[in-house]
Order: sequence, then structure tokens, then C-alpha cells
Amino acid sequence: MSSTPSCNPGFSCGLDATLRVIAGKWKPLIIYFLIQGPNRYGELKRAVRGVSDKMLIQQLKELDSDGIVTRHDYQEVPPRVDYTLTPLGHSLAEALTPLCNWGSDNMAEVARIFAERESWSAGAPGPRPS
Amino acid sequence: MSSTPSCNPGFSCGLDATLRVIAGKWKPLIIYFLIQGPNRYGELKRAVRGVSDKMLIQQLKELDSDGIVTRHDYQEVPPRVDYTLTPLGHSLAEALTPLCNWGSDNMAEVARIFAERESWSAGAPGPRPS
DNA sequence: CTGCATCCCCTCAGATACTG
DNA sequence: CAGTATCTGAGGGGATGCAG
Repeated sequence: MSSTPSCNPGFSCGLDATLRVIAGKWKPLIIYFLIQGPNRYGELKRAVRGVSDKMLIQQLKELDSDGIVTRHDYQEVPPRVDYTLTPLGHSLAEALTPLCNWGSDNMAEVARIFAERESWSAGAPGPRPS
Repeated sequence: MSSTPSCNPGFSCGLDATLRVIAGKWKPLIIYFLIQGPNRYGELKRAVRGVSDKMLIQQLKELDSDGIVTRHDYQEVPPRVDYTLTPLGHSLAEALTPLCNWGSDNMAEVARIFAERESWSAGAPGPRPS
């Protein structure tokens, strides 16, 4: 029955379950862009810059079979396909929001950290080994 | 917000920035367990099931150099080391909460989906997934 | 903790089908 | 030819885990 056990087979906790769904380099981005508007393949590809066709298609396919998005093929001549979030996917996208905000809020900080890390390889005078 | 740069060098959006920090198979779990309580190395290892020593140490080290956690070595015998979240790490952990909740809320759903996907190889008499 | 063997993820480059 | 969506194969590199 649906007694929602505290710790189900396979998942050590809720976060664990979530991670299985959004695992991968692009899925979080894809999901998050999907809720913001663009849903045609081309739009998505432009939004998630740096992703290759293969990856985009692949991830989209996985998200589809995971019940996060729905693929709609208009079967038209200039190919037209769009992807929309399912209710489940929509709620997931919303759960992603705080992460996005965190990144926005701390972007300067994060950028600085990464910049430093790159610079020490270039010979930074950092009194900072450990 | 007033001083929040729209799109900084390298990051296409906030989510992108965040993902660079929590990239990896274990980091989100580690961070989230860290906020839930105490965390000696051993505790952590028990919490994040399936992780190897090498990976745990490695990820912890990265999180440390990313300013997310702080490593404290008591230099005792028996070795005692603990890791605590920095303010930055703490806020990140909080941003992770909705994701954890999402997983908990939809664990049954997710488990079902994954179960079905695995069953195709076992020949389940399922009433057709579609 | 370091080295080594492995595996999967991801990127690159090229191909297909159809229209204006 | 240009544009859209998708697929295929090859290959590198990073991530992961085991043993010394």
C-alpha cells in the first residue's frame, strides 16, 4: 500500500531519490529553462549553451521516460517538436528555484573562488597552501 | 539584487554557478548531511552509503577549497576530524532542502518509475507503461 | 594516500529527411 | 542552399573503485 515508508528500497533519503532523476550535467538546467518558457528543441538548445545535440536529445529522452517532461511531435514538415513539464516535472523545477537563487546571490563569491583556483596554477602569490 | 550582476563571466545563470559547486555524485548528499547534524568523518561515511573513502575524502577536500566546509583536525590519537559548514555552505545546504523534500514527497513515484525501468529486463507483467 | 585499471559521460563530427 | 530535429559512431577525459 502507499504507506510511504521512511526509507524506501534504494534511496537513503529524499535527496538521494531526487539526485537519481536530475543526475547529469544538463538535466537541472534543462528542467529549469523549461519552466521559464522556451520549449521548442531549438529554443532549448540556445538556452542551454554549450550542450551538443546528442546530449540534449539524450537527456530529454531520459527525462521523458522518467515522467518529468512530455515530448510533443507535431509531425510537421519543418520538424516541430516541443517539450513540456509534467506536473511532476513542474514541481521539481520549483524545487530547483532556491538553488538558482543561491547561485545568483553568491555568484560573485563563487566566481572569485573559481578564479583563484585557476590563478594559483598560473603562479599566484597566494600565502594559501595549507 | 541591486548589485547582483545579471550574467557574470562563465555562468549563464545562477543555477549554472551552483552546479559547478555541487557537481559530482556525492557533494549534494554530503552537504545535506552536514547540516543535519554532527559530522565526524566516520559519521559522514555511514550517512552517505556507498561512498568510498577515497571519494569522500576527495569531495570533502574540494568542498573545503570551495569554501563550503571547514575541516578541523584535532590531531589526536585516535584520529579525530570533523567537518562543518561555512556560512556559505550553510546557505547552500538550505537551498538543497526543497530538493530533498521533493524527493521525499515523490519517492513512491520515483521508485515506481525506476522499478518499471528495471523490470523491462526481467519481463514484468506490467499493465503497459506507455 | 598513491597508482593503476575501468567505466561511463560527454563532446566532436558527420549523416538523414523534407521544405522553401 | 539554408533551417529544423534527430541519430550514429568514434574518442577523450574525468569519475570511480581496488589494490599496494
